[in-house]
Amino acid sequence: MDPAIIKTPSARPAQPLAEDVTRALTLAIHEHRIKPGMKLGEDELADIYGVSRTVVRSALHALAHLQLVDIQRNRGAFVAQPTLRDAREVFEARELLEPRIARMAAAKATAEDIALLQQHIHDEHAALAEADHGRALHLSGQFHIEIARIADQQTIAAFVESLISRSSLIIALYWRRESALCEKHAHHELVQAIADGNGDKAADLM
Amino acid sequence: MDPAIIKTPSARPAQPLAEDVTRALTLAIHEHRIKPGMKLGEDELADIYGVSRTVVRSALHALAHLQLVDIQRNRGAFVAQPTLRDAREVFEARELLEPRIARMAAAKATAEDIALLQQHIHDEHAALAEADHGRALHLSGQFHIEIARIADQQTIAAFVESLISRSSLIIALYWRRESALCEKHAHHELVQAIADGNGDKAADLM
DNA sequence: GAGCGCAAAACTGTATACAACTTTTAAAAA
DNA sequence: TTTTTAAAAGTTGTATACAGTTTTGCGCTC
Repeated sequence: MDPAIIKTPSARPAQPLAEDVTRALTLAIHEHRIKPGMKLGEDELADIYGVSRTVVRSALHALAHLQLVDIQRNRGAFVAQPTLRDAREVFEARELLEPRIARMAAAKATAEDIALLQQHIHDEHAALAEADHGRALHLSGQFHIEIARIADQQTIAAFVESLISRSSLIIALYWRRESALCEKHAHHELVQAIADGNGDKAADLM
Repeated sequence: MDPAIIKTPSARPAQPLAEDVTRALTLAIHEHRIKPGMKLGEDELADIYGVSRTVVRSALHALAHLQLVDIQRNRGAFVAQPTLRDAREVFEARELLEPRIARMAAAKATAEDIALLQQHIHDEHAALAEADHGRALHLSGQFHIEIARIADQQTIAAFVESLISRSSLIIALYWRRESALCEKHAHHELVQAIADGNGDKAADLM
């Protein structure tokens, strides 16, 4: 595997902690730089990130808990391949949770929150303009996670984050058209509804 | 710490795998044998279970993902102490998810499923009769998890399982009365509604 | 007696070493 | 040529060793 594909440029020069490896791998999966089903060998990753297998194992187990990778005993870790049934379940769960979250976000959003969301949309457009679909997809997911954070419901927000992560894999596996993302204006309208404190509309748009 | 408190009698004599330690610790927490805030030292647990710190660390990280323990960098692992706010969020989320799950379970339950649920209730009563409140609480939780499994929605079921786990900690921390469990007849009525395929009533009872 | 400071003990985070299992490869038999 | 089998190469699971941080305990000062 080409190291550059999954090696996120690190801000800190030294001390790549275990959590950093987890983040780098998560990002690589979200942006579809490593694809579902791909083998994630421990030695290989250890070499790439310049750490020992210990921290790689820790990172892989963390991703397994998020169901981003599938660990098979004595066989290793593979990027997860959600089944069609998994896909249905994930989007069903999102339909259940996200409108509720959007309504709460509309009730609590501050001016800074709105600005942050608009920044997210802007970044997403920029990524799309550069044809960086992986990054655009990641940002689109982050947009939804940010809304959950604004809603200030950590428990449900954690669930939503997990669902968004898996959605990224599902899109990689099953989506055909390029425009797999939420339509741009949908995000815009949603931010507007949240800014207006219009919970009903926000929930509806979700 | 007294080893007997957290050492679940293992069926297999040898080979205590990493997952076994995770299960034993989870059970000990669910049954309130180890209390919120208690320090879980790696060396101590390694000695008790007769394994190396490696597998203990793996187990503790797994529990951290379920939010059953809180790992603080360079300080160690402690049984989680959910805040009052966490408690509210957990029960709010359960109110959102469990009725939905109950309705699905009512639509899909087979005769064996019903029998299994009734067995659970029976075991729970037996534990209560022996004044084994810890075990009764654990079984009560398992009852809810079993319903999620019957509903055949793995994704939401996993969320429910996580919420039930945390509920156990919340009850340990904030409950005063002894009868922290669902009323017995409530579980009975719920099983009856599921057996009848009465989704509305099942959702309502939840 | 209370509070501060420093050194030692204890514990966690990471790396390395070894054991067990899986896969590959190649040779032998059908 | 195909199938079977066995050995070896490679990978994961677990244990041990070492480094860095936190906590503890004791002596000193005020």
